[in-house]
Amino acid sequence: MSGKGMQGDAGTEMSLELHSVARLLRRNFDRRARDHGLSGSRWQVLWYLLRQQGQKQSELAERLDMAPISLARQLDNLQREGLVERRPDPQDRRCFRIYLTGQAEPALALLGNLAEETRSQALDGFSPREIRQLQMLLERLRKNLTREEIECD
Amino acid sequence: MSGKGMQGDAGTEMSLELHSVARLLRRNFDRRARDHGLSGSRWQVLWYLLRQQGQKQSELAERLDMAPISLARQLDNLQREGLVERRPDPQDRRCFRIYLTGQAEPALALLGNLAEETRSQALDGFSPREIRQLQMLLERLRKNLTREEIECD
DNA sequence: ATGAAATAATAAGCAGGCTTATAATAAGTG
DNA sequence: CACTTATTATAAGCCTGCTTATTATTTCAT
Repeated sequence: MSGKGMQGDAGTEMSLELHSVARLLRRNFDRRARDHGLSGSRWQVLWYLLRQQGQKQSELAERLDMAPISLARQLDNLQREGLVERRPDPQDRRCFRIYLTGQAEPALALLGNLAEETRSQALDGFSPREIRQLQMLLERLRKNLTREEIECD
Repeated sequence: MSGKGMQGDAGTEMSLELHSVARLLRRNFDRRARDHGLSGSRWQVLWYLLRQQGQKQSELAERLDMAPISLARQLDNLQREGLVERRPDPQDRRCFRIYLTGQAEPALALLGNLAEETRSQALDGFSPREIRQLQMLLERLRKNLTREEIECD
């Protein structure tokens, strides 16, 4: 085996590279954030909430490409620290609507700055056009993979 | 905050997207491999070993962008399953050299096929040129992040 | 209305990554 | 040679994600 072909190999390289870069990004950011007592996963949740509050947990989980249970545990922590709150939905007693609290603001500001540092490090030498290019390629990847998840195989 | 600027936001989007895609890729592959009793992290280790055997654990860990201890645990499992072996280095009694065993071959062949499936799904509609483009962008990201890790801040 | 199927959130338990700390060995220095 | 420092692998313990059940509620069909 392993002599499968050139295109396959290019794809494999790309997958591994992507994985590796994702881990490096996370690690870089985590290192910065740890000194302030906040981790990368919290950051991601807060960031998405900032853009749209009042979502159900299941909606938010889907946006984050995350299993609902994984999000639930994150929210437990964030809630315990007073950064978010679960408000019961008057229409549907099964679900909660998630909101940021006032306490979250300074944390968000701080995290925004830290993320900026990581980003500028990672994207050093990239033109805005290249960033957009990368983003578009990634979006297409994501669509392909998401489609697969829904329609099954 | 959050009104920081357009470039920063583009970078943030890109980071989140990258993270999300990496997770989707892993999940997709894991689902395929689980039925055969092998997981994605094992696959990655075996793949790198295939390209160069006889490395020290620390060398291999660095190639994988992985903490040495994390690799050690993976190797424990792989060794227990008879897919790799640790041979003591005659020059340096502290370290082991890692080799694939004959038993690993069918597993590698199988995993190669599964990975091919995930790849073709993910890269559906991508031209070879676009794949190369993506790979190059990712490589530059990785270099930026790795440089940072070594030279520190 | 009432029972069956779907949906929201959660619990339990596992996998894989990381940090920090330790033991053994090498390597460098007086 | 003796001592300090660096390196290799590992152990302990945490964080976060996932799969697979469970419980409460809603929705749908009868």
